[in-house]
Amino acid sequence: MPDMKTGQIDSYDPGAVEEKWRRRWAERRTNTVDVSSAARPYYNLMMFPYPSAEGLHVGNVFAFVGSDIHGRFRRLQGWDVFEPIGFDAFGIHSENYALRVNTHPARLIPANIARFREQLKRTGLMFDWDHEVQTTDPAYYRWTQWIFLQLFHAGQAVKKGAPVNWCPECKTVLANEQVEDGYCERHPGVRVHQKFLEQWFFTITKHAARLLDNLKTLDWSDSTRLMQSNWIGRSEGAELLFETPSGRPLPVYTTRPDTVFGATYLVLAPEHPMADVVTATEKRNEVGRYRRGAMQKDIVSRKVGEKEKTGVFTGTYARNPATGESVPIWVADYVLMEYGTGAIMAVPAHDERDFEFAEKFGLDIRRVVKPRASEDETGSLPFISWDGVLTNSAQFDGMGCADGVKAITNWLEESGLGKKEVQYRLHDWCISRQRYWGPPIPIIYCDSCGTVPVPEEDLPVLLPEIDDFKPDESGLSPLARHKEWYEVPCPRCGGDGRRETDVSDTFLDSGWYFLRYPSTTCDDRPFDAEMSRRWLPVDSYIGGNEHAVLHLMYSRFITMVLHDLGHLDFEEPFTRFRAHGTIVKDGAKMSKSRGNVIVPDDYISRWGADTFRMYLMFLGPYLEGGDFRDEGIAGIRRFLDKVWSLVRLSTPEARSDDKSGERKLHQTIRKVTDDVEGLRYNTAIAALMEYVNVLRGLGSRRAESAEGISNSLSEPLVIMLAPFAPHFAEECWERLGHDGSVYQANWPGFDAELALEEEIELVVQVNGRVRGRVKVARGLSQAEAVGRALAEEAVLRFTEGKEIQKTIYVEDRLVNIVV
RNA sequence: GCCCGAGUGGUGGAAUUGGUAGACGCGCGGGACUCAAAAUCCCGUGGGGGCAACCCCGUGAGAGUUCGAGUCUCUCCUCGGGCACCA
Repeated sequence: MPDMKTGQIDSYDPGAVEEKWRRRWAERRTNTVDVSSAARPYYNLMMFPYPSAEGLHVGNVFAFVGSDIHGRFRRLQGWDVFEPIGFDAFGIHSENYALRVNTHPARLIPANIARFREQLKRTGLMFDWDHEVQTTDPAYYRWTQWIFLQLFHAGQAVKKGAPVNWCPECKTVLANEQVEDGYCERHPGVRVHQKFLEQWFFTITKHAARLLDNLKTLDWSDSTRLMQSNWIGRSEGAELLFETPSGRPLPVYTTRPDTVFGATYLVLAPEHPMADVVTATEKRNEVGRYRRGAMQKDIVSRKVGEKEKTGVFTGTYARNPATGESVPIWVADYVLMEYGTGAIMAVPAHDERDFEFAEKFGLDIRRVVKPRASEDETGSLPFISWDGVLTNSAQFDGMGCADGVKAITNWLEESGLGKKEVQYRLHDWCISRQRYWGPPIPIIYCDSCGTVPVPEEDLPVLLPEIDDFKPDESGLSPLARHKEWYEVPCPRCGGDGRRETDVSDTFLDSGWYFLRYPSTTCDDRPFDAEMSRRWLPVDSYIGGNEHAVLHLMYSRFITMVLHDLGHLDFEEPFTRFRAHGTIVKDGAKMSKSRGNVIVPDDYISRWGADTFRMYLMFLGPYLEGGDFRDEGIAGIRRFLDKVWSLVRLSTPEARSDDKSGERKLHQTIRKVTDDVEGLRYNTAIAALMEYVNVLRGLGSRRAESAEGISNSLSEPLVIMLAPFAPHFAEECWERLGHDGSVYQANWPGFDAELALEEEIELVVQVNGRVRGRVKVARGLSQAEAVGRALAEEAVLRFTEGKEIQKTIYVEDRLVNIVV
């Protein structure tokens, strides 16, 4: 249709529309919320990105857009939505890249961030750039260091010597989480070694029970909660005491105290401090050699590779607390020092690992559980089951396993040889990194005062700009090569002091950024009490499940500690969390090494951000993701073109005596509202398409009679489209005669009455097979419905001459006649 | 090995949670418009049979429960994710 004034064909031009609205949003500050006065605050958080040199790929865009749609939806529902963004630019990723291209990270990061910012803005995300956070900014990491100090003062940041994972390629300590099957996650094929170093740990294990229990109260994706729960790894059992010749009893942890009568030997981890003590003199050399060997092994050979059991007899015996018998004490590396007490009672008849070990070394195997059904005690060993009956267990014979656990634990407890015990797999969080690109840990060592925290008023401890930031074999941070930096007076006595030269883990940076966003203008405290009360905890948090364990666990932990210390009045940071799906390409995750990374820029240039946003959302369920193909993108563009022409056809005066448009409108509002609420964006878009198809049917009829589409039908459409295609919706809104932003409008409400169909199609089945359909009024009685059904010729063919056994009626849906 | 999740047309995916399988889109076939093409619009599109009205088959495989199963139960296969010598 030619434009009245210019005579031009006025078709939808995404480039022009998007540029116009980006400019308007900036001028009118449309995306900014007044954080100190918002009446209905809603904190819509998206995991902030690490600004890689490659820029955003379509998987990132998919994730961001889904979160943005949620924020825009809430805003249209009348919330004051705060949607901040920032950059997580400290850490090993950035540093490794800097090393590779041989440029200082401080010079690389700004360019990367600039590129990300540009990409994010072009995508039409509703971010409030006034509250941007960068973890590498001293004004930010000052408070990261402050958090370390709070934990230190509370006794929750402790330094201890510990076996740590050492990657010979990264030349630094890795968190357990950065180790995959014994290999470095960043260097596939490089085996991680154990190294003993003094490291700073946060005592997250003290909070294991609470971190687990609170999970029940959180509205989180089930998959994420399950992974957290598995990671914490609670198990119930008992700690039992075995007396040793050294005079000291040896505690072991077991989940099967019911099998203690079958414990025929004992095993200590090679690192176990009692190993030396219990070893017989003549075995000293042999045991010492074995222990040293085991401790030096890399993780692959010890934990993953050769499952062949090895071990050595200490030459001494312990006393089984149940039988009173002497059982040999062994040292073997299949027992891990980190879990339980680092020592186990071995029950070879009922544990696979113990069985294998006993077979190899000729140790006693004694059955103490038999299958419930059979009387005889045959059947292959090891027999691993909770559904058995105790045997060879003195007065406990005949008891079921679960009862046995309680009875035997109580019995041993009476003689002081056992007690109920709960264990967690969670390990303390090692935050030390022997690296350069992170916030220095704010500690000074002094010969006379010991470990002295940097006074809060001296924060931040600035990371010095050094050129030789490459890590070396020393096991020390590059900062340890810079005397001029680490030599400082002791804050306590003024004598010679030496700074801690390790920096902290990136997960500490990202463990509290959401607390900072509302308070970015405060420079004298990490977060303002009033702002935190108004905005936190986070109402909606969306991110990838790759952070299901680490980032989310650490953020919860830090929040919990800050709460306990009185800095926050809530202990869980994220009320609702949803893990978005992943966009894959040809069935594989996008990654540079696979060479299947798709970047959004060309798509956005060619089709516009709105079309691309909608296309990504239409590709598959947001919470599940999908395979990226670009075949269907034109379909979305066609859809927007149709909306564009409907808007042109719209007029305030149009007659609306045809109920079908209104009915479809209210059905659509209901469906779209539900779907957007549940983050089912693909089906929400499909519903909008259906609605548009109906309106077009009306439109073509009315165009002939020179009538238009009523604004009352097209305005709700534009509003519902606004979260998905924001620039486009703004433009349409303006063309519908509105001055302000579409975001000043309200999300349409639906009227159940108006959505009801007058006539419904009743499905008629005979013996469960569809044989016909009848149009009927709503709310028929069963008798009426059956009557109508039996009047159908198609139905009669199958019922004639047969006796009707019964009929089933689902109101307004179907009738089933059973013959 | 253990714990989750998923297998539906040529294709991406729908299906009110036990009630019309294949919504919506892509692709494909046919038609309209055009000198022609593109764009756009209309019709069709799970497989098989029949001139047709219709009929049979069909949601990874096999069994079961039910008037009725993509949906619930059991066994198995394949793929994806998490954990893994955790006692």
